[in-house]
Amino acid sequence: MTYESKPDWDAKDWQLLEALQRDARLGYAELGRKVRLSAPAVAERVKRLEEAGVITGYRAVVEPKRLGYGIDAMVRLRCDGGICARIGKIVENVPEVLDCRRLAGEDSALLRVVAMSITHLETVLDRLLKIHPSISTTTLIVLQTPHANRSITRTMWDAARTLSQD
Amino acid sequence: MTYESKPDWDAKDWQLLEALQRDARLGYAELGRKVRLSAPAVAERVKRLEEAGVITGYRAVVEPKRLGYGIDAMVRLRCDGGICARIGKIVENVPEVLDCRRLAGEDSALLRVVAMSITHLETVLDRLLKIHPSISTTTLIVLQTPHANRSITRTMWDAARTLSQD
DNA sequence: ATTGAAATTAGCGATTG
DNA sequence: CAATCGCTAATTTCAAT
Repeated sequence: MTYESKPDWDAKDWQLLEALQRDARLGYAELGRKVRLSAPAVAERVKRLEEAGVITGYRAVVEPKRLGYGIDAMVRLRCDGGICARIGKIVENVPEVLDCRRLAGEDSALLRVVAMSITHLETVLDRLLKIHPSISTTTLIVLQTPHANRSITRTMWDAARTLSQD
Repeated sequence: MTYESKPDWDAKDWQLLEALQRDARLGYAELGRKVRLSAPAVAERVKRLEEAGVITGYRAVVEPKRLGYGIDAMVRLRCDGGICARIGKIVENVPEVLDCRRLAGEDSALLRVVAMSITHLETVLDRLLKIHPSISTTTLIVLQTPHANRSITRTMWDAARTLSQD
């Protein structure tokens, strides 16, 4: 959580960022073509984005349904403070939990869970409930996902900037 | 939504899938080294995973906080059926909505929203509410994200398979 | 297995503060 | 003058046929 010295990204940095959010496997040469920069210059900029923690990694996007995970659910979870604080570590042992966020408010955490069937989902929920007696859950079945992990863009950033008036 | 003919992925396919979920920028040669396969063989397997819809893309993972988006929130949204059905298209015009899932149950949808400040979050919520009078929201502030987009792994798949007994 | 392209390193030149 | 940035060139590695 330390401050970086370079909070300003120019138009080409944003172009690279957007291109890599769209397709993380683009090579430096091709990126350079899009952005009108040589491959080494692109590599340099991308490295700076990585080192500044703006880009934290590159991931293949996998469709769970195609692997047999027909169920996608969001699980609202309530529990006592002591357990809450450890929920991140605890759910590491439950691989069907793909996301885990701790929340302010009534719900302590919100999980995204995938399962191969309702029966499977049931066993995952049982496993979560058995972690501690203070835990209770509310399960919301995802019917469809119109948007997942949309890109952060420069135009979006600009609009927010002008909103904040500075 | 059509069925593919090849529901069986072997150990090497899984290794490739896991490697690419960890680092989508690995080249075929390096993947081949990890998996003990030639580069062309790797390329073919990856292409098959893509064509089967198991891998749907490759994305750079961006940390919104590093771009000034200090607020991360989950927004539960309720609305009438007619609007609900269109919610995916509607929130396309609200770039701060990074995820949008339609749900079964009381809440019609669950959004993930990023914002640069509480004021900014307020304007985003106002924008959502102005879409239609029937819309109401509940906003949950994310305090931390212990896990985001965890990988789907072969050991996880195996365990689920044995659970389902077939 | 071969051929063309891409990544990487190093060194140089231009621009800026 | 120092620092930053991007380019070319040359070697090695990779991708694709």
